[in-house]
Amino acid sequence: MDGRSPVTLEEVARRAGVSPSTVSRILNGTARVRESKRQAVERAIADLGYHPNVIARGLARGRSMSVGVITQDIASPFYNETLKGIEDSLAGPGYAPLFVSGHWNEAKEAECMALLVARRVDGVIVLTGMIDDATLLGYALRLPLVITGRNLRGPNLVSIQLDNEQAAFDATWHLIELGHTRIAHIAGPESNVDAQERLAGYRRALTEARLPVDERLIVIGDFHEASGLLALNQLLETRLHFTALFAANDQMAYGARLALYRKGIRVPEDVSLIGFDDLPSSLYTTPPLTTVRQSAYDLGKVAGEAMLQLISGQAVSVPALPLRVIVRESTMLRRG
Amino acid sequence: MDGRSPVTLEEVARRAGVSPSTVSRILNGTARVRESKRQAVERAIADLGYHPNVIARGLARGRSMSVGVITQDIASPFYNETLKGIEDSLAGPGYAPLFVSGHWNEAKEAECMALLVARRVDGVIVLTGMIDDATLLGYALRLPLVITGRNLRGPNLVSIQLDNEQAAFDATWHLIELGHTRIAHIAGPESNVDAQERLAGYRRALTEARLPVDERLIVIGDFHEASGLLALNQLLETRLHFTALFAANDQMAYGARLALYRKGIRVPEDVSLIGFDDLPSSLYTTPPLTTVRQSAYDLGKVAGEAMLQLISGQAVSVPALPLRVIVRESTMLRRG
DNA sequence: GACGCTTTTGACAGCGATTTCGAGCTGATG
DNA sequence: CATCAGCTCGAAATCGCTGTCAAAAGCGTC
Repeated sequence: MDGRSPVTLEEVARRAGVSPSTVSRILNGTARVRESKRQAVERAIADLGYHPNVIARGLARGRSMSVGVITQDIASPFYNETLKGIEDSLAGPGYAPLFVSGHWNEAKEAECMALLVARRVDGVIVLTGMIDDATLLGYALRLPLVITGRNLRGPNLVSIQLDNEQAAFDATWHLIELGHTRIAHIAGPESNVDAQERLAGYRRALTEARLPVDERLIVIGDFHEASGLLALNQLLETRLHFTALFAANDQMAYGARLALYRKGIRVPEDVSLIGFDDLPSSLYTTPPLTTVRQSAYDLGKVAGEAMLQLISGQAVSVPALPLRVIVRESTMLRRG
Repeated sequence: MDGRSPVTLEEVARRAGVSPSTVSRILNGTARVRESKRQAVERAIADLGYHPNVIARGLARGRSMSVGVITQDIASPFYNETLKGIEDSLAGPGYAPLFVSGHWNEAKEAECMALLVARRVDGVIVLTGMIDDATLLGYALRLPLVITGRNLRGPNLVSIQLDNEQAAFDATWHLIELGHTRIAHIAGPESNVDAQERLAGYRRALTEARLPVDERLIVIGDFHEASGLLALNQLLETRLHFTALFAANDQMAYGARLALYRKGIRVPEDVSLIGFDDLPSSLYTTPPLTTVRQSAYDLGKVAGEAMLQLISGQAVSVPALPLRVIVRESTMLRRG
């Protein structure tokens, strides 16, 4: 069944007694073929255990049937869900994703892009990259681009964005509704658009509730756990009073939660904690984390589908991605 | 700088006033070339912003410069570290990984394999697959294979394994040294080799310490958080006494930890908890989890390197992967 | 049975590289 | 000055498949 060296289309043709073109036509459904020949070819394919060479096909057609995905950290719990979504949506039509990580580094990201271009991917999905908009628009001239977390419009380019600002507003509002008035915020890197929007939402919620925004209660992290821990310690050192904390992502919330644990500050009794992302593991922290669900998986799925539409030249329609607060056990009514 | 349509080798040749062959030779360092021409070509490459077409090269050389990676779940926190390791080790020599997930499903895995073969990957790395050994050996006849978590030897195949049994022994022993005598175990699926070995190590430690092995203290999970939670509840229902718990992986330990939290059982004061894997987030659970570090990243790196050696026909040398207990705060001396 | 149309089919030219083969140069040797 | 070995470098075949084009085959009609 499994031949030693790869079977080629030509061998199939010979065995079926037809020309290579005919085999190709049958494989791709490009044209009508007499039923008898179709069967002969199909039998030959089965007998020989033939699998078309995707490389050769890619070369001939000028399409590689693969799309590049630039992620910041292939090992990040958030992006992995997204990658899975991308993989699933692409698999159907026979496309395969090529994942590369940019490591939050603009130069590295450019390298990745070059790598993908060299591999002649049919499109690139960029998950919140650091590349500047202009460069990105330049790339879009040459291949379809789908990008998340950025507000860009252009031909051959679709950007998928979530309403981070509103979601952050909702998260903060949830705390306010619970009676909290002194709410701290651990923000993401200032250069990050998502982080900016979340911070803005936090601010707006306080303002709309006529609560003062105390800048000293805003600490900046880098979206990793360690920075959440650090941020919380910084916050504690100021000796400012606060009864609730909104972290710009779950990973930083984890870090903050550990810092609180270390100090003997209870969650949620002493401090209510809310995160952002709803990572799978947030369901299993102690206590389970209240957070904003942004379905990373759906994000990937939508990105993949948009890419397919872009490639096939269809009009792209990006469905709205719901974003909502998932109340679990790390937040509670303010005491006293 | 960025031409509209891709620059080809031929255009470079024309611009540099040499033949395509020469350009190719310079690109690959295949043969000596007069210095003056080399410079002319290099300038032409720079001027045109030429990037070799990896697809075409793959066709011509019969190598695709990519290696397939079959993982069970692209979104699993453990495997992602591994994927990163693989990516890093492959990147140097210009290879790119192609990730596909088998979803713990043998049929799906076979499909993935077919996909990879069709894409003419130069080798496949299988991260603890479900495919049976015989099939695997069959594949190894056609392309280099690196597989983890299995004990197979063969030409064109290297299997990388960790001493799970010993590590599980060490983990259990750590608990015994702390004075625990009633130690429960949440095992992984019975069909999984890693799970079997860890269970064996647990048994051996108890036996060597002359402690009875109480089968009722062994509950089986599926390596996911939810099953850890379930397992612990089952354990609690038996009303059997235990002061320590060894979970076959960190994810199940997280689930168990939550179940304990729900029942008001403190970790580590009432029950010491130890996991296995040392996922990045284990550093941030409350309390930080004592666990067995198996560097998923290194595993990937080693797998990638072994693959490169296999491809280039070198003798493969697989360095030993250290596995050791990382003591953090979820285990403590047995009280009273 | 010839004629005009439509459907099938095969030959062949690419796609963008690599690689083999041998021609042209160079310099050294007799 | 002729001869030969050693370098460089170009022409052309090749990798496996697609897609165009025109020939061949099939079919209905008169």
